[in-house]
Amino acid sequence: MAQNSDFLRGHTETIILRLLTEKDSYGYEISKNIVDSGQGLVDIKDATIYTAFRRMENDGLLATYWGDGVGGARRRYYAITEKGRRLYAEKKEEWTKLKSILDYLIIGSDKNV
Amino acid sequence: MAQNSDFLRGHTETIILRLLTEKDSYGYEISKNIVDSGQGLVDIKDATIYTAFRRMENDGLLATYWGDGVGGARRRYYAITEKGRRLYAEKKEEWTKLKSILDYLIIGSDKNV
DNA sequence: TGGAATAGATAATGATATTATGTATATAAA
DNA sequence: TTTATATACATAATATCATTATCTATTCCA
Repeated sequence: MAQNSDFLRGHTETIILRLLTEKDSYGYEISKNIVDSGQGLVDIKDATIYTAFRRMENDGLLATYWGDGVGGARRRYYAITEKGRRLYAEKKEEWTKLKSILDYLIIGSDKNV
Repeated sequence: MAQNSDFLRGHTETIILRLLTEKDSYGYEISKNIVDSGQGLVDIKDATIYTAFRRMENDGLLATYWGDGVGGARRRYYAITEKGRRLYAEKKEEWTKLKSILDYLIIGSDKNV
């Protein structure tokens, strides 16, 4: 198992949503994007992205359309929906709150972060 | 299902370890402790604590002994081991790193945290 | 022609948090 | 004395979601 798989739980969708707020994208690109930003600590697998996509599409967070396959196989593009944007805003809020609580619970009283 | 169960994934053990670095404790107390600090956002269930205890004891992170049951049933106390302390130190480090990466991935370029 | 990079898909597996339920003790209220 | 409540531990069953392992397909380049 990858090192920090559990830490990503519940954040995967939020991260995908955020990337899609900037522009429509497709699985492979998003996967690379995350790994590149992850500095070796965060490493979401392709398969995880695709299963997340399907889940999120079923939930109405994403809309999809086929694009062209420039330099490779066909691309399935994903766009964030209004519902997706609202959820992203909520999750973003939640993260900032949760972060301070976890800071307290994990680091403790000596807040020399 | 509870709201933020996924956010806690991978942090539960770290939180328990941290509380045990301060003093030996038992399931019920730890459970209450976490919920009280959780501000309604973090809510680790009793059963989660107990299953984590057993896992961590098997991993040699905790040692256990029976205490007295003052005002209730008997208490099983847990103490953190050296191995547990080392793991806690690692996890604490990991959290601070992960936090900044997730900040970038979730909040994005507009770092108005 | 064959390998590498790109791109998508899914079944099976695994880890862990939750739900549901059960046991047991002590104290205070009725 | 019965009952409710708080304390305390335990575990089987379930759910969720990330990973592993595979598979298919296309394009470019050597």
